[in-house]
Amino acid sequence: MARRQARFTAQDLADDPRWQDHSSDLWNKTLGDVPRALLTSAVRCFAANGFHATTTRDICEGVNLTAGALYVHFPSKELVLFEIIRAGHQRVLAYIRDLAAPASASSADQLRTIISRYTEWHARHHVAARVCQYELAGLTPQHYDEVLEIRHETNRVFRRVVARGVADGSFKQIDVKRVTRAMLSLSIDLGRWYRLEGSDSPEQLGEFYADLALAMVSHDAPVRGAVPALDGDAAARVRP
Amino acid sequence: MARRQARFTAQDLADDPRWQDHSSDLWNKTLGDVPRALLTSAVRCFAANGFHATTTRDICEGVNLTAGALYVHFPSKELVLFEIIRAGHQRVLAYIRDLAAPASASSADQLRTIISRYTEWHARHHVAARVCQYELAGLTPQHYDEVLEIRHETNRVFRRVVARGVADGSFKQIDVKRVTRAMLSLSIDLGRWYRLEGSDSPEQLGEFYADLALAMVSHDAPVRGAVPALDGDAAARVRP
DNA sequence: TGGTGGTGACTAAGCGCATAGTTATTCGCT
DNA sequence: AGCGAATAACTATGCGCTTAGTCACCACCA
Repeated sequence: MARRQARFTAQDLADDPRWQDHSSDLWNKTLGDVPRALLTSAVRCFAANGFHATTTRDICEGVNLTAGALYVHFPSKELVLFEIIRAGHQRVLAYIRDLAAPASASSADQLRTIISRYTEWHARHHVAARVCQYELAGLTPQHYDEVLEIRHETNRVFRRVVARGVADGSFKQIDVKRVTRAMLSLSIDLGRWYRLEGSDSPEQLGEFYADLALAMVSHDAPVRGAVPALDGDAAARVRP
Repeated sequence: MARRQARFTAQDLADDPRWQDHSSDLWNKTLGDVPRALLTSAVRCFAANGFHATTTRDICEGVNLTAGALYVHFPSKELVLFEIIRAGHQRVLAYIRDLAAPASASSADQLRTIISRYTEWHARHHVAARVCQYELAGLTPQHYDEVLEIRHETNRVFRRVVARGVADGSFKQIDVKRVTRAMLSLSIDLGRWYRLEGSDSPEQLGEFYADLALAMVSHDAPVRGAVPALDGDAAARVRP
């Protein structure tokens, strides 16, 4: 009837290489061992079955606790989700912000670095990344807004790097907004299909996507009338 | 308690431009008007709130029917989901298969055509596409496998087009598997963010992504040791 | 040393509500 | 009249969260 047919139990997931990643080092260090273990179990359940198909029992089962134990450490299931998504978003932002800092590097090197590292991060933490990208609908409106703010800031960082290269002539006269969106799209989509056990290591994929990013900013947009170099909209958003 | 806090009701969604698309012309023509209207309502609910956060009442409310009416036309909620996902996958496959057929066209033109149309399709049907890509976990294992088969066939079509260009010298000696995956990644990810009301029309986006695809197969992979032209794995999968 | 009280983590049991699906009945069309 | 479509009322079950109580551990003091 109302059974949520979660196809994978926490026990299954713990051993499944498909859902292995490095998300356990994302959690706030001030948290105790048990809450962090709960987050690690939860992120796997949410990634595999979705937020709504995951029960509080599933999460606790993953760390050999019973249902009520979750509420010793978290006030609600939604807050477990929020903690995961907030942590994920803040970590990536801090990570790439540090990388984008050295203005001394060439625009191409800067783009290569930021794209490869952003990609690596999403590959290495693909289970958490999946939850961060595809389970936003489980958040309350307030929490959702909070996360959205971080996402916008992340976008701004990338757009600034691309716009710099266009401005100083390192890149072609591409559409900054569109091209940046495509680059991010590639990395974000990793959460949908990437597995650590596969044939691509996070580093290899990072290099590969950085190459693609460079190709995107180096090719001449075929003259087909369309694709203005920097339309008003995009220009308005660069360096806000 | 067990409230699934579906944030948007069917009534909200019907008017929201955010969830407007052309998915209503996907359904099997042999179905009656009511079942097709139910699918259209369901696809919006699933896309906005997720399969598990959507109640059968939500779906029916969207076409001004009461709860039980759904079971006059479909045996279960899961089958509604399956019908949507199956229809979506079959339509795209049939669509691009027709396009990839004319072997007379140049490899570049063939790639341009197939990528731009695939992208357009995902933009035009982004609500259904979102369900097709992100709600697979709601399917029973049997239905899931059935869908997976169609997905594999779709991938094969694209890989064949890219491999042909590499073989006849139109494209650089790129890694067919990886590059193809990246191209599909871009289009698939549309379901996550695209809106018909936005500033990019499906056609514009199709052209733009086709340009990017061409850039991907035209750039020289920087000699950094890595990225073999056609590794054993990829070679084995092209033309199976 | 051993008794006492306090504390935080955990469990077992279950409450109340919501949900997918069922059924007996009615509606409306030809 | 007769038949398919729709409804209202219902069942069975699962869910998030609560509650009462247990247990291990520690501080304090005689």
